[in-house]
Amino acid sequence: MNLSLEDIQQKFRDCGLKSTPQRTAIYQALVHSTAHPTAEDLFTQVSPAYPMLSLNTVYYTLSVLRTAGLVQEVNIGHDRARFDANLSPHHHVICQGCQGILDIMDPRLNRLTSPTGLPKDFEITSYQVAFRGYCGKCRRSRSPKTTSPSGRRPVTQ
Amino acid sequence: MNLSLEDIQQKFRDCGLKSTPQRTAIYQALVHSTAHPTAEDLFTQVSPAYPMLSLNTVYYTLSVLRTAGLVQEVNIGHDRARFDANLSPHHHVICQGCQGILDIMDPRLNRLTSPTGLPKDFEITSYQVAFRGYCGKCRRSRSPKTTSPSGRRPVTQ
DNA sequence: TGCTAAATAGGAATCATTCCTAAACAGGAA
DNA sequence: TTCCTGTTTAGGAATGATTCCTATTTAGCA
Repeated sequence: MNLSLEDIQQKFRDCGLKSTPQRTAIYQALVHSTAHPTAEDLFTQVSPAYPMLSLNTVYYTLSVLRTAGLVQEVNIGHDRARFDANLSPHHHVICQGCQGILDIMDPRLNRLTSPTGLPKDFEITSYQVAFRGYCGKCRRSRSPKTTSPSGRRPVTQ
Repeated sequence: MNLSLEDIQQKFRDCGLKSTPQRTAIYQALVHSTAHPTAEDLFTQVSPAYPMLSLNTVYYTLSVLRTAGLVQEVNIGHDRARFDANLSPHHHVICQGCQGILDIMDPRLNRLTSPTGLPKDFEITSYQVAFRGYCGKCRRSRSPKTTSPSGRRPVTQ
């Protein structure tokens, strides 16, 4: 995704958010990334241009943007939060070796029907599929013995 | 699921794990729960019977059981880890109000095919669907205005 | 019954995240 | 344009889940 500075400032205005240099830089870094960065990743990326930037500000900014609906938190593990400015319905593939995350836009995955066994009064508002496995790089760096252990359940069975 | 003490001790032996009273109690509590408890939940539940039990031991035990493949970590958010002794393929429904988790065993969800747009050398080993929404109780306790906002994307569209 | 490696308990350390607060600032009002 | 006010920022401290470290205890085998 490619957003100009003006686009970003317009988005902020639309959401009733003040547009500050730090906020703009943080959001821009997130929009231009496909790596689902952590707060600290964004801090590291934006810091050089804003040496006084505080990690606090990154956390605060992300919480504001999330509340405004401009970013979403991607909860891959319970360790640290990762963020995504891609708001179109999509799913994720997670490499269990390097913890990398890829977006999956397969439209078939957006047509799942309500599951059976759901309490009648439960209202589902969204869902996401998380695929796990190993990327090519991590597969190659693992011992050959473990590249295809019998214990793994293939995705198409 | 209902496992006798002997069943549990057999499972431990099969995995080459020593069977101690604490370990047995922790695993038993997890097996008998459908609430996907946190380490602290388990600690609270088992503590009365073992007043000397350390929260450390719960963490250590859970990591051992996870390595042995007897329990899995359910990563709902990045806040704290929740655990599940249900190892059959299943998916989850998460209430965004009370953070409750329900198991979904719908077999149709186990037949998803590999998504498009996946790098050719990525090997998927498993996947899980996480449905999010609000349980009946939380829906009723929310203001009527917000029970069905237009912004929500229905699961069957 | 003894031995030994694994398990336990307790305290301290770590680390992501949040809380608190004073100073700086964006954006509307005058 | 200038001023005002509520928001934003930065820095430090606090929180809380989890891990690390270590001495003691214990399960399971010889």
